[in-house]
Amino acid sequence: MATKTAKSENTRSQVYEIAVRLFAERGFDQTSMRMIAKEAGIAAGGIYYHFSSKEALVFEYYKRSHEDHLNQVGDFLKSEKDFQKRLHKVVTDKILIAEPYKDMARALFRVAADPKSPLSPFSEESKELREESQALFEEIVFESNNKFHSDVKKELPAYLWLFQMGIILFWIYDTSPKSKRTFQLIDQTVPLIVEMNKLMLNPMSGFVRKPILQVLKRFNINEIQNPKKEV
Amino acid sequence: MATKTAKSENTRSQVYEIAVRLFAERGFDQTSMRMIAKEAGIAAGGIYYHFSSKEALVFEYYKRSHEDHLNQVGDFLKSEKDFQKRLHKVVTDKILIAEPYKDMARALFRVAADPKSPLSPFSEESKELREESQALFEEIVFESNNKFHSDVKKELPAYLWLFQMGIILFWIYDTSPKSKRTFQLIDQTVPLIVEMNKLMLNPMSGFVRKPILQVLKRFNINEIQNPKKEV
DNA sequence: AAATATTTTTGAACATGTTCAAAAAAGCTC
DNA sequence: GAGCTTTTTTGAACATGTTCAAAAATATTT
Repeated sequence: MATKTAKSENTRSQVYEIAVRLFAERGFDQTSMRMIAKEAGIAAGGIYYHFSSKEALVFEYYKRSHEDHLNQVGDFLKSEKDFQKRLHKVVTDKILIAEPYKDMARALFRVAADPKSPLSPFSEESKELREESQALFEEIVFESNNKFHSDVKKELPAYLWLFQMGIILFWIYDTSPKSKRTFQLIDQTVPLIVEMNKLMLNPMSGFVRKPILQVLKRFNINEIQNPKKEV
Repeated sequence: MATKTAKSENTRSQVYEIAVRLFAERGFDQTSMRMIAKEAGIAAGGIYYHFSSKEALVFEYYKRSHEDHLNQVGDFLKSEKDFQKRLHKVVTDKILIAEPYKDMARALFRVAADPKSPLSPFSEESKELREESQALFEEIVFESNNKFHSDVKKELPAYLWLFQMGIILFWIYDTSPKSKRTFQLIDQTVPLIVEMNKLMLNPMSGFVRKPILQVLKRFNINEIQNPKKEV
Protein backbone atom coordinates (compact mmCIF):
# COMPACT_ATOMS: atom_id res chain seq x y z
CA MET A 1 0.00 0.00 0.00
CA ALA A 2 2.29 2.72 1.25
CA THR A 3 4.60 3.53 -1.64
CA LYS A 4 8.02 4.25 -0.26
CA THR A 5 11.11 4.77 -2.30
CA ALA A 6 12.72 1.48 -1.44
CA LYS A 7 10.09 -0.90 -2.71
CA SER A 8 12.16 -3.87 -1.71
CA GLU A 9 12.55 -2.87 1.90
CA ASN A 10 8.84 -2.49 1.97
CA THR A 11 8.05 -6.03 0.93
CA ARG A 12 10.81 -7.31 3.15
CA SER A 13 9.36 -5.82 6.26
CA GLN A 14 5.85 -6.74 5.16
CA VAL A 15 6.88 -10.36 4.76
CA TYR A 16 8.56 -10.21 8.15
CA GLU A 17 5.53 -8.81 9.91
CA ILE A 18 3.13 -11.25 8.34
CA ALA A 19 5.43 -14.12 9.17
CA VAL A 20 5.84 -13.16 12.81
CA ARG A 21 2.11 -12.69 13.20
CA LEU A 22 1.32 -16.05 11.64
CA PHE A 23 4.01 -17.81 13.67
CA ALA A 24 2.53 -16.37 16.86
CA GLU A 25 -1.05 -17.15 15.80
CA ARG A 26 -0.66 -20.62 14.30
CA GLY A 27 2.76 -21.79 15.37
CA PHE A 28 5.96 -22.10 13.41
CA ASP A 29 5.45 -25.53 11.88
CA GLN A 30 1.83 -24.84 11.04
CA THR A 31 2.76 -21.80 9.02
CA SER A 32 4.00 -22.54 5.51
CA MET A 33 6.07 -20.29 3.31
CA ARG A 34 3.23 -20.35 0.79
CA MET A 35 0.81 -18.97 3.38
CA ILE A 36 3.13 -16.10 4.18
CA ALA A 37 3.73 -15.40 0.51
CA LYS A 38 0.05 -15.49 -0.33
CA GLU A 39 -0.84 -13.01 2.38
CA ALA A 40 2.00 -10.76 1.32
CA GLY A 41 0.81 -10.98 -2.27
CA ILE A 42 4.01 -12.39 -3.70
CA ALA A 43 5.23 -15.73 -4.97
CA ALA A 44 6.53 -18.25 -2.48
CA GLY A 45 10.01 -18.20 -3.95
CA GLY A 46 10.14 -14.46 -3.56
CA ILE A 47 10.57 -14.67 0.18
CA TYR A 48 13.98 -16.19 -0.40
CA TYR A 49 15.20 -13.03 -2.02
CA HIS A 50 14.81 -11.33 1.33
CA PHE A 51 15.38 -14.15 3.81
CA SER A 52 17.68 -17.08 3.35
CA SER A 53 15.38 -19.56 5.05
CA LYS A 54 12.25 -19.97 7.10
CA GLU A 55 14.31 -19.89 10.26
CA ALA A 56 16.00 -16.69 9.14
CA LEU A 57 12.62 -15.03 9.64
CA VAL A 58 12.70 -16.06 13.28
CA PHE A 59 16.30 -14.98 13.56
CA GLU A 60 15.25 -11.54 12.38
CA TYR A 61 12.75 -11.44 15.21
CA TYR A 62 15.46 -12.53 17.61
CA LYS A 63 17.61 -9.60 16.51
CA ARG A 64 14.85 -7.06 16.80
CA SER A 65 13.70 -8.33 20.17
CA HIS A 66 17.19 -7.74 21.48
CA GLU A 67 16.73 -4.05 20.77
CA ASP A 68 13.38 -4.11 22.55
CA HIS A 69 15.14 -5.66 25.48
CA LEU A 70 17.81 -2.96 25.55
CA ASN A 71 15.20 -0.22 25.47
CA GLN A 72 13.12 -1.86 28.14
CA VAL A 73 15.95 -2.16 30.66
CA GLY A 74 17.87 0.99 29.68
CA ASP A 75 16.30 3.42 32.14
CA PHE A 76 16.33 0.93 34.96
CA LEU A 77 20.05 0.29 34.59
CA LYS A 78 20.74 4.01 34.67
CA SER A 79 19.22 4.47 38.09
CA GLU A 80 19.53 1.11 39.84
CA LYS A 81 23.09 0.13 40.66
CA ASP A 82 22.59 -2.96 42.80
CA PHE A 83 23.97 -6.00 41.01
CA GLN A 84 21.25 -8.40 42.13
CA LYS A 85 18.42 -6.12 41.11
CA ARG A 86 20.06 -5.35 37.78
CA LEU A 87 20.59 -8.99 36.89
CA HIS A 88 17.12 -9.97 38.02
CA LYS A 89 15.45 -7.24 36.01
CA VAL A 90 17.37 -7.97 32.82
CA VAL A 91 16.78 -11.70 32.77
CA THR A 92 13.15 -11.40 33.82
CA ASP A 93 12.43 -8.86 31.10
CA LYS A 94 14.14 -11.02 28.51
CA ILE A 95 11.60 -13.74 29.18
CA LEU A 96 8.68 -11.33 29.48
CA ILE A 97 9.39 -9.95 26.03
CA ALA A 98 9.73 -13.37 24.48
CA GLU A 99 6.72 -14.91 26.22
CA PRO A 100 4.17 -14.27 23.44
CA TYR A 101 6.52 -15.87 20.92
CA LYS A 102 7.45 -19.03 22.72
CA ASP A 103 6.69 -21.23 19.76
CA MET A 104 9.03 -19.19 17.58
CA ALA A 105 11.72 -19.43 20.19
CA ARG A 106 11.31 -23.20 20.16
CA ALA A 107 11.73 -23.28 16.40
CA LEU A 108 14.84 -21.15 16.64
CA PHE A 109 16.28 -23.30 19.35
CA ARG A 110 15.80 -26.36 17.20
CA VAL A 111 18.01 -24.94 14.46
CA ALA A 112 20.32 -23.36 16.97
CA ALA A 113 21.11 -26.81 18.31
CA ASP A 114 22.77 -27.61 15.01
CA PRO A 115 26.38 -26.41 15.25
CA LYS A 116 26.62 -26.23 11.46
CA SER A 117 23.77 -23.78 11.31
CA PRO A 118 24.67 -20.10 10.96
CA LEU A 119 21.83 -19.51 13.42
CA SER A 120 23.57 -21.36 16.19
CA PRO A 121 24.16 -18.98 19.12
CA PHE A 122 27.84 -19.97 19.13
CA SER A 123 28.41 -19.62 15.40
CA GLU A 124 30.64 -17.09 13.67
CA GLU A 125 27.61 -15.60 11.93
CA SER A 126 25.82 -14.75 15.14
CA LYS A 127 29.00 -13.47 16.75
CA GLU A 128 27.95 -9.86 16.48
CA LEU A 129 24.59 -10.43 18.11
CA ARG A 130 26.14 -12.58 20.81
CA GLU A 131 28.68 -9.89 21.63
CA GLU A 132 25.99 -7.23 21.74
CA SER A 133 24.05 -9.45 24.07
CA GLN A 134 27.05 -10.04 26.29
CA ALA A 135 27.77 -6.32 26.31
CA LEU A 136 24.55 -5.89 28.25
CA PHE A 137 25.86 -8.20 30.94
CA GLU A 138 29.13 -6.31 31.00
CA GLU A 139 27.14 -3.20 31.73
CA ILE A 140 25.30 -4.98 34.51
CA VAL A 141 28.54 -5.99 36.17
CA PHE A 142 30.83 -3.07 35.49
CA GLU A 143 28.39 -0.31 36.27
CA SER A 144 27.05 -1.81 39.44
CA ASN A 145 28.09 -0.74 42.93
CA ASN A 146 29.05 -4.24 43.98
CA LYS A 147 32.54 -5.53 44.44
CA PHE A 148 33.77 -8.50 42.49
CA HIS A 149 36.96 -10.47 42.57
CA SER A 150 39.02 -8.95 39.77
CA ASP A 151 39.70 -12.26 38.05
CA VAL A 152 36.07 -13.26 38.29
CA LYS A 153 34.88 -9.91 37.01
CA LYS A 154 36.49 -10.40 33.62
CA GLU A 155 34.84 -13.74 32.96
CA LEU A 156 31.54 -13.03 34.63
CA PRO A 157 29.60 -11.28 31.83
CA ALA A 158 30.07 -14.12 29.37
CA TYR A 159 28.82 -16.59 31.95
CA LEU A 160 25.87 -14.46 32.97
CA TRP A 161 24.93 -14.61 29.31
CA LEU A 162 25.23 -18.37 29.50
CA PHE A 163 23.10 -18.33 32.63
CA GLN A 164 20.46 -16.46 30.67
CA MET A 165 20.71 -19.10 27.93
CA GLY A 166 20.07 -21.71 30.57
CA ILE A 167 17.02 -19.83 31.79
CA ILE A 168 15.77 -19.57 28.21
CA LEU A 169 16.25 -23.31 27.80
CA PHE A 170 14.24 -23.96 30.95
CA TRP A 171 11.58 -21.56 29.73
CA ILE A 172 11.29 -23.34 26.41
CA TYR A 173 10.52 -26.56 28.21
CA ASP A 174 8.37 -24.89 30.83
CA THR A 175 4.68 -25.61 30.32
CA SER A 176 3.38 -23.98 33.49
CA PRO A 177 0.75 -21.24 33.02
CA LYS A 178 2.36 -17.97 31.99
CA SER A 179 5.71 -19.71 32.45
CA LYS A 180 5.35 -19.09 36.15
CA ARG A 181 7.99 -21.64 37.05
CA THR A 182 10.61 -19.95 34.92
CA PHE A 183 10.12 -16.71 36.81
CA GLN A 184 10.37 -18.57 40.09
CA LEU A 185 13.59 -20.12 38.90
CA ILE A 186 15.00 -16.70 38.12
CA ASP A 187 13.91 -15.41 41.53
CA GLN A 188 15.79 -18.19 43.24
CA THR A 189 18.91 -18.49 41.14
CA VAL A 190 19.83 -14.81 40.85
CA PRO A 191 20.43 -14.45 44.61
CA LEU A 192 22.54 -17.60 44.44
CA ILE A 193 24.78 -16.09 41.81
CA VAL A 194 25.15 -12.98 43.94
CA GLU A 195 25.98 -15.08 46.97
CA MET A 196 28.57 -17.09 45.07
CA ASN A 197 30.23 -13.90 43.92
CA LYS A 198 30.50 -12.67 47.48
CA LEU A 199 32.05 -15.98 48.39
CA MET A 200 34.64 -15.57 45.68
CA LEU A 201 35.83 -12.35 47.33
CA ASN A 202 36.87 -14.31 50.38
CA PRO A 203 40.62 -15.08 50.21
CA MET A 204 39.88 -18.54 51.62
CA SER A 205 38.08 -19.55 48.45
CA GLY A 206 41.12 -19.20 46.22
CA PHE A 207 41.61 -22.94 46.07
CA VAL A 208 38.23 -23.39 44.41
CA ARG A 209 38.12 -20.12 42.50
CA LYS A 210 41.43 -20.57 40.72
CA PRO A 211 40.81 -23.97 39.09
CA ILE A 212 37.31 -22.92 38.10
CA LEU A 213 38.53 -19.76 36.43
CA GLN A 214 41.22 -21.73 34.68
CA VAL A 215 38.65 -24.03 33.13
CA LEU A 216 36.38 -21.13 32.19
CA LYS A 217 39.24 -19.36 30.47
CA ARG A 218 40.58 -22.40 28.69
CA PHE A 219 37.17 -23.46 27.43
CA ASN A 220 35.72 -20.04 26.83
CA ILE A 221 32.20 -20.22 25.46
CA ASN A 222 33.01 -17.68 22.79
CA GLU A 223 35.70 -19.91 21.37
CA ILE A 224 33.91 -23.22 21.26
CA GLN A 225 33.89 -23.28 17.51
CA ASN A 226 37.10 -21.32 17.00
CA PRO A 227 39.43 -22.14 19.87
CA LYS A 228 42.58 -20.12 20.35
CA LYS A 229 45.80 -22.06 20.38
CA GLU A 230 46.99 -23.26 23.75
CA VAL A 231 49.63 -21.01 25.25
CA MET B 1 18.88 -63.72 3.26
CA ALA B 2 18.84 -65.55 6.56
CA THR B 3 15.29 -66.81 6.92
CA LYS B 4 14.32 -66.45 10.54
CA THR B 5 10.88 -66.97 11.89
CA ALA B 6 10.22 -63.32 12.53
CA LYS B 7 10.61 -61.91 9.06
CA SER B 8 9.63 -58.48 10.26
CA GLU B 9 12.30 -58.23 12.91
CA ASN B 10 14.74 -59.14 10.22
CA THR B 11 13.92 -56.26 7.94
CA ARG B 12 13.69 -53.94 10.89
CA SER B 13 17.20 -54.61 12.02
CA GLN B 14 18.43 -54.62 8.44
CA VAL B 15 16.95 -51.19 7.87
CA TYR B 16 18.50 -50.02 11.12
CA GLU B 17 21.96 -51.27 10.25
CA ILE B 18 21.92 -49.82 6.76
CA ALA B 19 20.66 -46.51 8.11
CA VAL B 20 23.34 -46.23 10.77
CA ARG B 21 26.04 -47.12 8.29
CA LEU B 22 24.83 -44.55 5.77
CA PHE B 23 24.44 -41.88 8.44
CA ALA B 24 28.02 -42.47 9.55
CA GLU B 25 29.34 -42.60 5.97
CA ARG B 26 27.44 -39.74 4.37
CA GLY B 27 25.94 -37.79 7.23
CA PHE B 28 22.38 -37.63 8.47
CA ASP B 29 21.03 -34.94 6.16
CA GLN B 30 22.76 -36.39 3.13
CA THR B 31 21.09 -39.74 3.63
CA SER B 32 17.52 -39.95 2.35
CA MET B 33 14.88 -42.44 3.37
CA ARG B 34 14.73 -43.58 -0.25
CA MET B 35 18.43 -44.44 -0.19
CA ILE B 36 18.01 -46.53 2.92
CA ALA B 37 14.93 -48.23 1.50
CA LYS B 38 16.59 -48.96 -1.81
CA GLU B 39 19.60 -50.57 -0.19
CA ALA B 40 17.34 -52.58 2.07
CA GLY B 41 15.32 -53.67 -0.94
CA ILE B 42 12.00 -52.32 0.25
CA ALA B 43 9.75 -49.36 -0.56
CA ALA B 44 10.47 -46.05 1.08
CA GLY B 45 7.16 -46.02 2.91
CA GLY B 46 7.94 -49.41 4.39
CA ILE B 47 10.50 -47.99 6.78
CA TYR B 48 7.67 -46.23 8.58
CA TYR B 49 6.14 -49.52 9.57
CA HIS B 50 9.19 -50.13 11.69
CA PHE B 51 10.31 -46.64 12.66
CA SER B 52 8.07 -43.67 13.26
CA SER B 53 10.45 -41.17 11.70
CA LYS B 54 13.94 -40.64 10.35
CA GLU B 55 15.07 -39.42 13.74
CA ALA B 56 13.63 -42.52 15.37
CA LEU B 57 16.38 -44.43 13.58
CA VAL B 58 18.95 -42.33 15.39
CA PHE B 59 17.07 -42.71 18.64
CA GLU B 60 17.33 -46.47 18.22
CA TYR B 61 21.08 -46.07 17.95
CA TYR B 62 21.06 -43.90 21.04
CA LYS B 63 19.31 -46.66 22.97
CA ARG B 64 21.65 -49.38 21.80
CA SER B 65 24.75 -47.32 22.44
CA HIS B 66 23.66 -46.95 26.03
CA GLU B 67 23.98 -50.71 26.41
CA ASP B 68 27.42 -50.60 24.84
CA HIS B 69 28.31 -47.98 27.38
CA LEU B 70 27.11 -50.10 30.28
CA ASN B 71 29.09 -53.09 29.09
CA GLN B 72 32.19 -51.05 28.52
CA VAL B 73 32.30 -49.56 32.01
CA GLY B 74 30.82 -52.52 33.90
CA ASP B 75 34.04 -54.30 34.85
CA PHE B 76 35.80 -51.08 35.70
CA LEU B 77 33.09 -50.04 38.13
CA LYS B 78 33.27 -53.41 39.84
CA SER B 79 36.90 -53.01 40.78
CA GLU B 80 37.54 -49.27 40.96
CA LYS B 81 35.77 -47.55 43.85
CA ASP B 82 37.27 -44.07 43.72
CA PHE B 83 34.57 -41.56 42.81
CA GLN B 84 36.78 -39.37 40.65
CA LYS B 85 38.13 -42.26 38.61
CA ARG B 86 34.66 -43.76 38.21
CA LEU B 87 33.10 -40.54 36.99
CA HIS B 88 36.00 -39.78 34.66
CA LYS B 89 35.93 -43.22 33.09
CA VAL B 90 32.18 -43.24 32.52
CA VAL B 91 31.95 -39.83 30.89
CA THR B 92 35.09 -40.34 28.82
CA ASP B 93 33.85 -43.67 27.50
CA LYS B 94 30.47 -42.18 26.67
CA ILE B 95 32.17 -39.80 24.27
CA LEU B 96 34.60 -42.42 22.96
CA ILE B 97 31.72 -44.67 21.97
CA ALA B 98 29.81 -41.86 20.29
CA GLU B 99 32.81 -40.35 18.51
CA PRO B 100 32.37 -42.18 15.18
CA TYR B 101 28.73 -41.11 15.06
CA LYS B 102 29.05 -37.43 15.82
CA ASP B 103 26.91 -36.39 12.89
CA MET B 104 24.10 -38.63 14.08
CA ALA B 105 24.38 -37.19 17.53
CA ARG B 106 24.05 -33.72 16.04
CA ALA B 107 20.89 -34.73 14.22
CA LEU B 108 19.46 -36.19 17.39
CA PHE B 109 20.29 -33.10 19.35
CA ARG B 110 18.49 -30.97 16.83
CA VAL B 111 15.25 -32.83 17.41
CA ALA B 112 15.91 -33.17 21.08
CA ALA B 113 15.93 -29.40 21.34
CA ASP B 114 12.25 -29.44 20.51
CA PRO B 115 10.33 -29.95 23.76
CA LYS B 116 7.33 -31.25 21.86
CA SER B 117 9.36 -34.03 20.34
CA PRO B 118 9.08 -37.46 21.98
CA LEU B 119 12.82 -37.69 21.37
CA SER B 120 13.60 -34.83 23.71
CA PRO B 121 15.81 -36.08 26.55
CA PHE B 122 13.37 -34.57 29.06
CA SER B 123 10.22 -35.95 27.50
CA GLU B 124 7.86 -38.51 29.00
CA GLU B 125 8.66 -40.92 26.18
CA SER B 126 12.36 -41.00 26.87
CA LYS B 127 11.79 -41.22 30.61
CA GLU B 128 12.79 -44.87 30.76
CA LEU B 129 16.04 -44.33 28.93
CA ARG B 130 16.82 -41.26 30.99
CA GLU B 131 16.26 -43.14 34.21
CA GLU B 132 18.42 -46.01 33.04
CA SER B 133 21.09 -43.52 32.19
CA GLN B 134 20.80 -41.83 35.56
CA ALA B 135 20.93 -45.20 37.28
CA LEU B 136 24.49 -45.49 36.06
CA PHE B 137 25.39 -42.30 37.88
CA GLU B 138 23.66 -43.56 40.99
CA GLU B 139 25.93 -46.56 40.84
CA ILE B 140 28.94 -44.31 40.46
CA VAL B 141 28.02 -42.35 43.57
CA PHE B 142 26.50 -44.96 45.84
CA GLU B 143 29.05 -47.68 45.27
CA SER B 144 32.08 -45.50 45.59
CA ASN B 145 34.25 -45.27 48.68
CA ASN B 146 33.92 -41.53 48.94
CA LYS B 147 31.88 -39.64 51.45
CA PHE B 148 29.18 -37.26 50.38
CA HIS B 149 26.97 -34.91 52.25
CA SER B 150 23.76 -36.91 52.70
CA ASP B 151 21.51 -34.21 51.23
CA VAL B 152 23.82 -33.75 48.27
CA LYS B 153 24.10 -37.47 47.68
CA LYS B 154 20.42 -37.80 46.83
CA GLU B 155 20.47 -35.13 44.17
CA LEU B 156 23.91 -35.77 42.82
CA PRO B 157 23.25 -38.57 40.29
CA ALA B 158 20.66 -36.58 38.36
CA TYR B 159 23.05 -33.68 38.11
CA LEU B 160 25.99 -35.80 37.09
CA TRP B 161 23.77 -36.92 34.26
CA LEU B 162 23.16 -33.28 33.44
CA PHE B 163 26.89 -32.70 33.60
CA GLN B 164 27.33 -35.45 31.05
CA MET B 165 24.70 -33.78 28.87
CA GLY B 166 26.72 -30.60 29.06
CA ILE B 167 29.85 -32.46 28.01
CA ILE B 168 27.93 -33.99 25.10
CA LEU B 169 26.77 -30.52 24.09
CA PHE B 170 30.33 -29.25 24.13
CA TRP B 171 31.44 -32.28 22.15
CA ILE B 172 28.81 -31.68 19.51
CA TYR B 173 30.20 -28.21 18.94
CA ASP B 174 33.79 -29.30 19.31
CA THR B 175 35.61 -29.35 15.98
CA SER B 176 39.09 -30.10 17.28
CA PRO B 177 40.80 -33.21 15.85
CA LYS B 178 39.49 -36.37 17.50
CA SER B 179 37.48 -34.08 19.78
CA LYS B 180 40.62 -33.59 21.80
CA ARG B 181 39.27 -30.51 23.55
CA THR B 182 36.25 -32.36 24.86
CA PHE B 183 38.48 -34.89 26.56
CA GLN B 184 40.56 -32.08 28.03
CA LEU B 185 37.39 -30.51 29.34
CA ILE B 186 36.43 -33.76 31.04
CA ASP B 187 39.91 -34.08 32.53
CA GLN B 188 39.62 -30.67 34.09
CA THR B 189 36.00 -30.55 35.17
CA VAL B 190 35.75 -33.95 36.85
CA PRO B 191 38.30 -33.05 39.55
CA LEU B 192 36.39 -29.82 40.10
CA ILE B 193 33.20 -31.72 40.78
CA VAL B 194 35.03 -33.92 43.23
CA GLU B 195 36.52 -30.91 44.94
CA MET B 196 33.16 -29.21 45.23
CA ASN B 197 31.70 -32.31 46.82
CA LYS B 198 34.43 -32.33 49.43
CA LEU B 199 33.67 -28.71 50.10
CA MET B 200 30.01 -29.53 50.68
CA LEU B 201 31.02 -31.85 53.51
CA ASN B 202 32.40 -28.93 55.44
CA PRO B 203 29.80 -27.71 57.96
CA MET B 204 30.84 -24.14 57.14
CA SER B 205 29.40 -24.42 53.65
CA GLY B 206 25.85 -24.97 54.81
CA PHE B 207 24.85 -21.44 53.94
CA VAL B 208 25.64 -22.02 50.28
CA ARG B 209 24.74 -25.71 50.14
CA LYS B 210 21.23 -25.33 51.50
CA PRO B 211 19.87 -22.74 49.07
CA ILE B 212 21.47 -24.55 46.15
CA LEU B 213 19.91 -27.85 47.13
CA GLN B 214 16.58 -26.14 47.57
CA VAL B 215 16.68 -24.85 44.01
CA LEU B 216 17.82 -28.20 42.64
CA LYS B 217 14.96 -29.96 44.39
CA ARG B 218 12.32 -27.45 43.47
CA PHE B 219 13.34 -27.36 39.83
CA ASN B 220 14.31 -30.97 39.43
CA ILE B 221 15.44 -31.75 35.92
CA ASN B 222 13.27 -34.83 35.81
CA GLU B 223 10.16 -32.78 36.36
CA ILE B 224 10.71 -29.97 33.92
CA GLN B 225 7.85 -31.07 31.75
CA ASN B 226 5.75 -32.60 34.52
CA PRO B 227 6.35 -30.61 37.67
CA LYS B 228 5.05 -31.89 40.98
CA LYS B 229 2.78 -29.59 42.85
CA GLU B 230 4.40 -27.22 45.27
CA VAL B 231 4.24 -28.44 48.87
C1' DA C 1 -6.27 -77.40 2.84
C1' DA C 2 -9.58 -73.77 2.69
C1' DA C 3 -11.13 -69.70 4.88
C1' DT C 4 -10.22 -66.02 7.66
C1' DA C 5 -7.58 -62.71 10.30
C1' DT C 6 -3.32 -60.32 10.98
C1' DT C 7 0.97 -58.49 9.77
C1' DT C 8 3.91 -56.47 6.45
C1' DT C 9 4.92 -54.12 2.08
C1' DT C 10 3.89 -51.40 -1.88
C1' DG C 11 3.65 -47.33 -4.55
C1' DA C 12 1.42 -43.43 -5.61
C1' DA C 13 0.27 -39.08 -3.62
C1' DC C 14 0.89 -35.06 -0.59
C1' DA C 15 2.89 -31.03 1.72
C1' DT C 16 6.65 -28.46 2.28
C1' DG C 17 11.10 -25.81 2.09
C1' DT C 18 13.96 -24.46 -1.39
C1' DT C 19 16.20 -23.46 -6.06
C1' DC C 20 16.74 -21.17 -10.36
C1' DA C 21 16.30 -19.60 -15.08
C1' DA C 22 13.50 -16.35 -17.11
C1' DA C 23 10.55 -12.30 -16.84
C1' DA C 24 9.27 -7.98 -14.99
C1' DA C 25 10.18 -3.78 -12.61
C1' DA C 26 13.08 -0.19 -11.19
C1' DG C 27 17.22 2.57 -11.49
C1' DC C 28 20.64 4.79 -14.13
C1' DT C 29 23.19 7.05 -18.04
C1' DC C 30 23.47 9.71 -21.97
C1' DG D 1 12.87 8.85 -23.06
C1' DA D 2 15.70 5.13 -25.35
C1' DG D 3 19.02 1.81 -24.13
C1' DC D 4 21.38 -0.51 -20.69
C1' DT D 5 22.20 -2.44 -16.00
C1' DT D 6 20.73 -3.92 -11.67
C1' DT D 7 17.29 -5.29 -8.56
C1' DT D 8 13.20 -7.78 -7.62
C1' DT D 9 9.59 -11.17 -8.62
C1' DT D 10 7.63 -15.09 -10.83
C1' DG D 11 6.32 -19.79 -11.28
C1' DA D 12 7.47 -24.13 -12.36
C1' DA D 13 10.39 -27.78 -10.79
C1' DC D 14 12.91 -30.53 -7.36
C1' DA D 15 14.03 -33.32 -3.30
C1' DT D 16 12.51 -35.02 0.70
C1' DG D 17 9.95 -36.83 4.81
C1' DT D 18 5.71 -38.77 5.45
C1' DT D 19 0.89 -40.80 4.84
C1' DC D 20 -2.39 -44.18 3.52
C1' DA D 21 -5.48 -47.21 1.00
C1' DA D 22 -4.79 -51.29 -1.36
C1' DA D 23 -2.15 -55.49 -2.20
C1' DA D 24 0.75 -59.18 -0.84
C1' DA D 25 2.63 -62.20 2.46
C1' DT D 26 2.17 -64.63 6.58
C1' DA D 27 -0.12 -66.68 10.58
C1' DT D 28 -4.22 -68.66 12.66
C1' DT D 29 -8.48 -71.04 12.87
C1' DT D 30 -11.75 -74.43 11.40
